[in-house]
Amino acid sequence: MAQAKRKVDDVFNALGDPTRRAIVHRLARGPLTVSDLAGPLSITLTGVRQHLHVLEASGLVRTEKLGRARMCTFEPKGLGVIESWINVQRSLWERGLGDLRDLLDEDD
Amino acid sequence: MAQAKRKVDDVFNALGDPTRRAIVHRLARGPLTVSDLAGPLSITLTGVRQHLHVLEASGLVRTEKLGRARMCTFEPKGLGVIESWINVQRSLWERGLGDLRDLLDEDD
DNA sequence: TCCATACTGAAGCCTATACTTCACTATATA
DNA sequence: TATATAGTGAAGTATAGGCTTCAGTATGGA
Repeated sequence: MAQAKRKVDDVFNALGDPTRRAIVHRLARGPLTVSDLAGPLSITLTGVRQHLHVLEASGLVRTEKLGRARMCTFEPKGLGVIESWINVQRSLWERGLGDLRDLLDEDD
Repeated sequence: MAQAKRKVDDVFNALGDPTRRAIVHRLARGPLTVSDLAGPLSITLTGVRQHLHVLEASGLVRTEKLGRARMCTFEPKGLGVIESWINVQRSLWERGLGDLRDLLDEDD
């Protein structure tokens, strides 16, 4: 549970940054190296690497070293974490609406 | 389109902060005033108000002044923005897997 | 009318973090 | 082997933003 909460923190934190969202968006089209990612972003390799650390920790991206390059792969499962958070908030809200309906019914 | 992108930025930015996620979570159970929200968070009213500004701008929360109190209401529609972002990334990824499958088929 | 409550706005503080530079290692290629 | 390519790690900078204080305004209740 506390474990799950930390995951939610990590994923929202990871996607809270626009550069990291751009990285995820590009990786969703297919795996890329660190240099591939750095090009259009106009930030240094080191900068990209730092973002990748955050994305890896969140489970949204997996990377592996291939020769002298590092290949970065999108991990769609990682998105499930925030999807379920969303569903929790929604169902809490719906339940509230249900309670309200009950209350109105009592007035009949 | 650029409009939509700004919305995505706003919502992810809003939910990127753990305190704001806690606020949304409490509001999902039902509307609360600024003071109600401040209590358990152990931050000042001013602090809460600042978070509320961000949440209002993102469309996740609506507020209205009732007498001397400000009532804050969760706006579940706001979550749709990131839900569709998620779906875009997923379908891009699926399409990539499809292309890969086509490539393997050619080998037959 | 007087006092407490609920909030607001401006201003400043202070930490987290996005980003850089630089010196370095490891791998590929001519 | 020599050179270029790809990435790494440590360290520093600089800005954004989360939070506070404080001095207000507006509303509600005794």
